Amino acid sequence: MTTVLIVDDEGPFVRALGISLRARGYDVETAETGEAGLEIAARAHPDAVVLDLGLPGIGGLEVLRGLRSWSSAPVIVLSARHAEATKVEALDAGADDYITKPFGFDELLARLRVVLRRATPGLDEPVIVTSNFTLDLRAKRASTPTGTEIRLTPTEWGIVETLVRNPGRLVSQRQLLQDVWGPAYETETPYLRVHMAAIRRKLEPDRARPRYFITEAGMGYRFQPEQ
Amino acid sequence: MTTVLIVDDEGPFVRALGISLRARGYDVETAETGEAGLEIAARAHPDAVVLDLGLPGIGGLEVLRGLRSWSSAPVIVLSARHAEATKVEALDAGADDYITKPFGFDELLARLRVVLRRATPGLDEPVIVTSNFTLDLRAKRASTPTGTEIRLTPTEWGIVETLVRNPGRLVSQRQLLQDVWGPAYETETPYLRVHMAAIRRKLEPDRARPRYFITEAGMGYRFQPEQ
DNA sequence: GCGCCGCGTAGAGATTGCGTCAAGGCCATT
DNA sequence: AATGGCCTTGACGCAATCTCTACGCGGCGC
Repeated sequence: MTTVLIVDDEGPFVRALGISLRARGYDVETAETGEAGLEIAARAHPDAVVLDLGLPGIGGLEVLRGLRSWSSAPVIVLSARHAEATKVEALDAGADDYITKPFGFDELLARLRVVLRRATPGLDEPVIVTSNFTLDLRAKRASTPTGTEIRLTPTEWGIVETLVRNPGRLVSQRQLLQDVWGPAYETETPYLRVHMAAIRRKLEPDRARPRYFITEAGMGYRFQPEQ
Repeated sequence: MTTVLIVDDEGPFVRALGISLRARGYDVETAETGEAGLEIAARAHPDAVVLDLGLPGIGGLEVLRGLRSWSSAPVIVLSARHAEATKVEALDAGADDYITKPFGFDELLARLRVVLRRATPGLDEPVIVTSNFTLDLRAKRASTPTGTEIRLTPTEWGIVETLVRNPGRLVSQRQLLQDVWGPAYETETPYLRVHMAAIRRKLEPDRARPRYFITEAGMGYRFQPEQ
């Protein structure tokens, strides 16, 4: 399920957009101030954010920067301001798109699809095959080579996905905790240890000698594709 | 070097944009028809494409679809048409952005930076290759030329990274200690000696005669790239 | 030639980090 | 109200890593 966070202080607009998104199968969270937006983002880790630049209190740009300090989720900025310098500033601050009001919902939805398909790499090739298991990221299905299903819990999927989306690369414990649990859990390394053990029990042929999910002591974990 | 392909039939515009891009360090290829665009894309493998929708001959959308059949390079579509349905069509056909004319160069350049940073993350993280080892800083991975993995501990990575990020330059012991251990450890030069020995054991062909990690007595260490 | 200084090496001990297990709590489902 | 799945949390043993010390070597100045 894809979660979209809308941060905007115009109630009617937010409600209308929310309905549109939900009708298309997205999960929607909303916030009417920048502070609330950052808070909800930290709790719900949305897959994309629609952010109004003209917010009361802390401005849209601050929200964008706050978000970018830990999240790489795509952000679409909405604004009534047409000035080129403003656009460039927002885009360089980490926004993925900048749409000026007024605009059509269909365009916004299309642009949302664009940033979502770019932000989740490996979605075009979402099946990972090793000689011990097969992962279908899109279907969220794991199975043995013979086809028997392996059940992974939501947390285990979260960890496996971020590791598998960075094949061969080291993923720091910090990033794993941020991706799966949210920025407030950066230091909860014990969680990671427990769940890594569970993942290995299910996916490694010999959990004492991991072959796919490698520990790098003091740094993080690495998914090692076959060959 | 980042290569941008411009497909547009308005000569003066193409020339002006080309100059702007080259001035910013991009490599630029241009094509005035869709057919030529596809041909050049296949030959040059651009990192991004700026594509005019209103082309003579085969249309911009065809070019986009042709491109997407084999390439995932980001495409920014330019068009005079404001109709929402046209935008949605292009975006769903694989475009990463859709800009309506007239527009400012600064905005186009900013949007180009956006799609490039999404499409090629970590473009700036270098890979260091010598005839004795390979270092991939982004993946935090060291290996022999034959592909065997070399394991470096967190401290060793810290030292190697600061040395390798200053190729050929002397890095003082003080700076190394500060970077890796923190400012309170400025005087703990014995640590450095011990860990440099470990690094050489793993990365130098003959640790008695260091070739890559050179000691400058009384001053510091230097990473000597090959050649 | 002699002594000093800085460096490389080795190894023991301390520390940190990791894997494992099991108990307890929360939530949804029945 | 009871069950089962899942996540959190703490305790423990083990492995990896770092710290710290001792020693030997070589260059340099005297």
